[in-house]
Amino acid sequence: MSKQDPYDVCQERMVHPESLEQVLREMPGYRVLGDLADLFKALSDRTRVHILFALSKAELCVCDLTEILNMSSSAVSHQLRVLRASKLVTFRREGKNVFYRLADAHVQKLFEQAMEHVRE
Amino acid sequence: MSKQDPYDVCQERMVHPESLEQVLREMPGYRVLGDLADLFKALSDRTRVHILFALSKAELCVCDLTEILNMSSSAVSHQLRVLRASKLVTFRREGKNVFYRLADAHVQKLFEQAMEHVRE
DNA sequence: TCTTAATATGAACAAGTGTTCAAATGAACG
DNA sequence: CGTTCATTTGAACACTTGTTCATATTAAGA
Repeated sequence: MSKQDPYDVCQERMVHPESLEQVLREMPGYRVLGDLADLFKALSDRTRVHILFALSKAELCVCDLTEILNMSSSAVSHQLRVLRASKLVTFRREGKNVFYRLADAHVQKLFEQAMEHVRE
Repeated sequence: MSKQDPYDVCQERMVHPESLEQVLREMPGYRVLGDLADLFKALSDRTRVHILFALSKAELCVCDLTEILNMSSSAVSHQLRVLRASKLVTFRREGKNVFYRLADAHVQKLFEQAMEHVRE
């Protein structure tokens, strides 16, 4: 009988048809899933994680970050660009310096959850 | 005088020396930062976000996922491998089927925080 | 044991990413 | 203005990543 069913690509799916419907009904759209992946992608590099951790402690200029990270200002700037694009950081100019800080508190909570997962 | 200072690569750093020290003192180690980045990297793909969202609603076998995602079982399996490696999902075998589910509740909370950031 | 279904794995390739180097802004100051 | 310093940007390159295709596994039935 499962042979006649239009959903018979996989036998096992027949075991939870109601589950599948619920999953599909409550699934965010393609766009939202992509936005989420892009957010995580911005967080998926050690250098950027390092930068965000530093900024979670204090507002810092690029040259402060170059010393903390021990990297070229060019490399740091490229990564800050990524973080800016994901709205994870904001900045203000003060003379020749540009000071960066976390955009909002969500980022910090995100890190706390991630930390809890890493510890185990 | 800042010219004689050993920390004079950047003038501005002198403005918050105490901040810098605090940042460096409270910074997690290289290993932890890498682990965090790796965790986010596992979440940084739309297909994997899609899978995790589905699994957050119900325990599902690979063939269920192939239909939800409309992808080949090979592609799905490759991504599940990544999620397994990051301990984001666990699985149990039942006959010919392998059922996957979220490894713990942290993942769900992580997504909630991420969702809040995406909405703005 | 032979077949079939579900899942996993390996190789290969295109597409994407992070760093470096060189060059370009932008702002202060003589 | 011209110089200097902090930061940004663009091009180039090595390296990584996600998919596809073909080939294993693994389990259930005949």
